[in-house]
Amino acid sequence: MARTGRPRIFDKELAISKAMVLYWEQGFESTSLAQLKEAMGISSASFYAAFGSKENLFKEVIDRYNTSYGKVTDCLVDTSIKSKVAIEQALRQTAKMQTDPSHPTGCMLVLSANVCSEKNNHVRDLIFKERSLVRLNLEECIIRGQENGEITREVKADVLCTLIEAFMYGISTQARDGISYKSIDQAITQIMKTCDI
Amino acid sequence: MARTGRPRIFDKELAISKAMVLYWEQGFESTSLAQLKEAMGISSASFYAAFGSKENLFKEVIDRYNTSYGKVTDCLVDTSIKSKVAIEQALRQTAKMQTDPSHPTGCMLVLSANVCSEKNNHVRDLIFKERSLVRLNLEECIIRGQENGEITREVKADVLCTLIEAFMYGISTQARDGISYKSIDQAITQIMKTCDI
DNA sequence: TTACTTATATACTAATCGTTCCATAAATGA
DNA sequence: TCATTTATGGAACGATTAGTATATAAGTAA
Repeated sequence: MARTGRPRIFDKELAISKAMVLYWEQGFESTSLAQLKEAMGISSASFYAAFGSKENLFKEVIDRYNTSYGKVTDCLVDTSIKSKVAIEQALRQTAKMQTDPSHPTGCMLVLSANVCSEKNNHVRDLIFKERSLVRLNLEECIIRGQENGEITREVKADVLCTLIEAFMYGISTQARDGISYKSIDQAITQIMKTCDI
Repeated sequence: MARTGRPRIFDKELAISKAMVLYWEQGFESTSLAQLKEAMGISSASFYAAFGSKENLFKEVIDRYNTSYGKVTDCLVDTSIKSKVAIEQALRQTAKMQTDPSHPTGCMLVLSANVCSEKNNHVRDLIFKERSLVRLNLEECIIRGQENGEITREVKADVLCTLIEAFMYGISTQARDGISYKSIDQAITQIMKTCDI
């Protein structure tokens, strides 16, 4: 049955998108309620009625990121494509997305809450958990590749995972520094060779 | 001649060290004056008399970092050692330093002001300039190596630089995530092979 | 119509932010 | 001794922080 009460006047999904851009650009702590409210075009009352708190909105933003821009690494869990192809695709899509000037550069999961004050350590941990998932997916993808003989067994999966993961995370800072997609893409070509050594 | 006036009661160098730990751990914006003052053991008046502002203290902290922990990449400009050795040393020393639990993990130049609110973009730019210097040193080191025949000429110096730099920056996030020095160190062994391909 | 539910606008809160002011303390120079 | 200089402790500054209170608007259900 239809819900009762006065209908919401603003578009909640659009508001989350606007909030995501701010959190992505400035980070969780450095983004103020005043900025969020202005970008979303709503008042304090509407904000808290719809989202509960600044932190809770951030959680909704993380979900939104994971199901939109963050999907660039989803190929890592796709067992229908070859592992090495999946890794290369994840890296190239990551580089492409993170250098796209139509939104904040870099990865929101790497940049938005890597450092914060003590009182928000639990928010930092939220992001940490998201990264752990990506790492897990990457490592399992590498293990599949080693079992199939696509990826060298000379190096332990854990080490290869650390290698690829560090490179992937580093792209965020490079994207912020203005390093071009082309340069990163060429670096990916080179780093993929380490899977064979 | 000796300076006049009441002598400073606290150790300025020690105070900068205490401030560095806070900025390193939490970032520039997330570190409050109250925290800084307490860690340094001084009052507002002493703080502003000695350092001028929160931002100016941050500049002094950057200098301190560059001449202490940040020296792990200084070998890149040492033309008396082979380029490839210098790069490997820079990476291993970086990994060792950034995972050392006796101080905040990761690199202060990567973590402390990568994202911030608009009003502090000039502070972010300070850190950006510091990173640019490291990148420049790395690229010139690679070029030397290619000229000497130590490093493959199959790949452009710019691309190899982007590859190594991304990996190096990514260590900061990994160190924050608790990835072990051992794992990163083994990854370095692997990534160094890309200099030969 | 009346009751109920939810969203809105506006005003407001206590706490914290970086910074400044002021009186006083402690040194040197004349 | 007395002026000058610099540092100190502590109170206070206006601005901003995240979040609430209150009254009203706008919908559905009976």
